[in-house]
Amino acid sequence: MQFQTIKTHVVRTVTESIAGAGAGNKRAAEQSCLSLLEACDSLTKFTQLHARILKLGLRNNPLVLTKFAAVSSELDAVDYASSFVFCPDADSRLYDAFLFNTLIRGYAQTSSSKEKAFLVYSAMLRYGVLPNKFTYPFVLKACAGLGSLSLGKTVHGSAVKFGFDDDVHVRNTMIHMYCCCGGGIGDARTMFDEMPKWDSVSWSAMIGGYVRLRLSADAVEVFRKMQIARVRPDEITMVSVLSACTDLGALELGKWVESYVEKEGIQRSVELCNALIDMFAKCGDVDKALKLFRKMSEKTIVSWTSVIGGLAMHGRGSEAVSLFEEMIGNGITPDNVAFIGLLSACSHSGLVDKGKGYFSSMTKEYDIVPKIEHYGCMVDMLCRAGLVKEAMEFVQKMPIEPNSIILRTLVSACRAHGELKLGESISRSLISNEPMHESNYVLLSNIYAKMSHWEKKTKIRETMDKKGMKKIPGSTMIELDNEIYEFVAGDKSHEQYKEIYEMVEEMGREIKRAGYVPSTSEVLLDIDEEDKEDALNRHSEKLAIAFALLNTPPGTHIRIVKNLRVCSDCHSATKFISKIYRREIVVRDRNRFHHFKDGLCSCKDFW
DNA sequence: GTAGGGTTAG
Repeated sequence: MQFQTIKTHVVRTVTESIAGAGAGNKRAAEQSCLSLLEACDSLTKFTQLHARILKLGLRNNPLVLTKFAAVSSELDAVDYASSFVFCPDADSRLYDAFLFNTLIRGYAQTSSSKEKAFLVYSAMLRYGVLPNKFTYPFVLKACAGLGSLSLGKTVHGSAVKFGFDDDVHVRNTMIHMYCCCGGGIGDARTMFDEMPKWDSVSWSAMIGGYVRLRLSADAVEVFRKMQIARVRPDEITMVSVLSACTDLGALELGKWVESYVEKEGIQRSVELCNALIDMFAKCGDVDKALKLFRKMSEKTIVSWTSVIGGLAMHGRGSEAVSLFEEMIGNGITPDNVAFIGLLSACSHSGLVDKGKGYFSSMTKEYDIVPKIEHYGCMVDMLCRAGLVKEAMEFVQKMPIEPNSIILRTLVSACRAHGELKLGESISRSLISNEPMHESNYVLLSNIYAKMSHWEKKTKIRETMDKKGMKKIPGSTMIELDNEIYEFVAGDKSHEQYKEIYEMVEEMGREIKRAGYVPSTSEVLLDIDEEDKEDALNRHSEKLAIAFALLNTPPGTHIRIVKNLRVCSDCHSATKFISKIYRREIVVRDRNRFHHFKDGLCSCKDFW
């Protein structure tokens, strides 16, 4: 029946019932009201009608309310429904598990009111309504979203009490919940290990959990166990495995995943293709990512954003910009993430004017309020271009407080462009705000090095020691014959270490002859110049490159992944190495890619 | 009548 027809029918029936007809008529009226409410397609329509129905003295029906909330899944609708469901004159005899589940699901799906899912869950228990097997996945999802381990444990206990912890859906959601709560990964693993049997969802939940915490090597290990257990992975499992490859920079493993998907006939969902694009781009083969992107028949904003961000990381800013324009031409409205990719493309390629234009179009044309990350991109862009003063002014005019990432960007730029006094003062305030953040000290120390204030520099080292601060160890990974090797500075754990150090020595001699000068002022330790050079030579990047030179045939490209930003000394040394040893060297650092070839780097020394 | 795991930035 059409909405209007029902409406006419209801008004007539209701009028008759009000005119004093019997109880049968009233029930018929109520029935019609339900149909009418169910036919509503907006919250406004729904609330207006509902108010009218209540005014006519008809019974409030919580079920209809919750059904509407479930269909619309808007927070307002869920709030509206629960306010009437729990109003004092509501007929609580109509409450059942389905009704509560619907409300809990409604709240669990919202981004801002997940805690209300618990209020409804507690109300459910208070009214003496028993939860059923559908209740826990909803409640646990809300726990996962809130990330509260203690809450999660309480709900876990409750599920055990009512005997639903044996249900495979409940257990899998429980693993997912523990993975999402800070400090819960151990509980997740214990539960996972103790499960009597696993399906692909259990494995995916565990793998995804490790990936979320960036414990990617663990994720890969669990995936290998999954294969030994002979559980067939599906496209969702493979998305997580690909994320792990992306994080590790493991191109070979990523390629293997692609062929595995092909061989096993796993469905290439849009999400899987997006994950493949991201993996290829971030593992160094952005052309392959582009090719895959072009072949996709259905693209989402994530596909576009992944490939735009990928090009940005490789310093191919103008291509990223044209893809952004193409995306708009295809009728896709950019979101705030797409703008981050675009702005970082402009930043990494020195497209300052373009970047400024896009930044203002965000608000003017697309009605997106810039977030701190967008401001961060702008500051980064100005700093890379050497416009330190303009960057300072920009920060002062920003409507939000700059975060420490932005301030650190400013300090680096101050150091690079000789604004040492300014850099020192920003750096000092950073240290007083975040006294345990190592990089704040490193920045200040580098500024003092540039000012030749050696005593002050030494003092910083002492302060750090006194505070017992741990340095985040820089590490470099390299993939060789399906194995991933990791190096830290001064690493001697590798069986080839003697040859590696000899190779590093040799590399040093060769590149010095070609004009390389070690930048010893980067070294934080208070040691003499010769030892500083030695310290630079032990950097993990250089060890990994030496390892690659030793173990790969001449001419092979070398791909390495560094967990932090590449240091300026290694950057300069790698340029020389690429020329002398005739190798293309692709370095992925924390922020972007550097393609070294013939003594030059694709970042054009913007970094 | 209601259920579980996934992709983009910084």
